[in-house]
Amino acid sequence: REKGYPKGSVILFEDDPGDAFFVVRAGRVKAVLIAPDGREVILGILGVGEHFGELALIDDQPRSAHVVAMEDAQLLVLRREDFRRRVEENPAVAWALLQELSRRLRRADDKIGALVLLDVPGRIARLLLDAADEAGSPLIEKPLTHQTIAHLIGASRETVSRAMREFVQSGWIATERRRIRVVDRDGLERRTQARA
Amino acid sequence: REKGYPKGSVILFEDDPGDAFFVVRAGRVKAVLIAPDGREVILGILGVGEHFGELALIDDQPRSAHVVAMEDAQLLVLRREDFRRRVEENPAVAWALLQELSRRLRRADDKIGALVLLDVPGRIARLLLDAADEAGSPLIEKPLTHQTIAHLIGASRETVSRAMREFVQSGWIATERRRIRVVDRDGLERRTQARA
DNA sequence: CGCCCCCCGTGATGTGGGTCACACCGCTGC
DNA sequence: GCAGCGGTGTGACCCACATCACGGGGGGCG
Repeated sequence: REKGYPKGSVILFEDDPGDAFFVVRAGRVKAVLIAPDGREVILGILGVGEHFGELALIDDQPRSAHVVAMEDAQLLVLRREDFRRRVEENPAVAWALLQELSRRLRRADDKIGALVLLDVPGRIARLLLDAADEAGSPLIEKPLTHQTIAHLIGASRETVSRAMREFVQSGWIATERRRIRVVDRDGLERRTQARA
Repeated sequence: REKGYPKGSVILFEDDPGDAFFVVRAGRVKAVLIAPDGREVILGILGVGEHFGELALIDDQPRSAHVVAMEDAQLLVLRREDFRRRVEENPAVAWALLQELSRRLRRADDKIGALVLLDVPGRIARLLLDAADEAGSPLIEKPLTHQTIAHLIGASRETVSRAMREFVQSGWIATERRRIRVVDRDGLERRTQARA
């Protein structure tokens, strides 16, 4: 019930029936939607301790997205019955699940708002602020390539590249070999308020 | 614990602390995000029997969106403690809640995918197909104005207007006084597959 | 050491769709 | 009846971004 997945491998496919639940033990994993022409959106990135695959077990619908290993990953796999038993036997587990789904729903709705109401630089600014908050420090450690950011916010790699240069020149962020440091929170925050 | 809200009134505000849970008894209600400049996105429309306001009660965070009455509405209001007791005493309620949140999460992720991967006509086509499915018939009864559709898919009223004209001319839909009829499902479905 | 991948920067060009500005229609209510 | 309002059609204009097409650099590995 513990399994390894090499970087780039697909852990599960959208539309497949699902009867397993996963917990990330090592590595990072992304949930993505892919268009017929190959363009992709990243719905979320999950790191150690986070889990996925509950939806299909809760509502018996097919999987809602692909999940792909972004790095070599180690996953704990629970079969449907084990999952269900766990939840039904233990109210605390159910409540924790409710909290987790709530969190994701908020994030998803936020993302929808950002996609519609903000321009690309605004969405990037918001993403950086969120990442800094999550890290608990202005220094963002996770490998966040321009390409990944682009997929997260629904933009092209090139546009992200140009926008980030602007941010650096404005003194809002600094990039230090593979990391991003948020220097001027206020600058970024202002950028998330107005269109243009 | 039952309250009436006239059309257009705001039932709850984003960022407010929340300690109530609502069930729609009559009318329709929309959850919206509003930008400082007034532009809005509709996250969802809730009709009779549907409920909202659980998020703030589950994770003790502020409300995630505004909720506004689209028509005169009658709502059943449950206080935090009642809600919590109900959930904790009855595992079936918790499970139902999990299912509901799952459904919403899928919808939200879908919407994100549509916003990024589809052009405006594609998003409209998908919306119409969903509405027809939900209605269980090709005839969509709910009042769906162009403006509402625009807010639902993140587009402008004018663009929606033009796209719908195309659909009618292509023979995919027919509009009969305040209703929309899906005539050619396949046509619409093809439109949701490819960009442009 | 040299090769190959990834990642990143940047110009040129095209276009989907937002915005502005009107005109028209069918209600509802005085 | 007409006023007013909410919904709709449509043209003109413009701009944020996608796309295409490069060149350049670093770092892992044979």
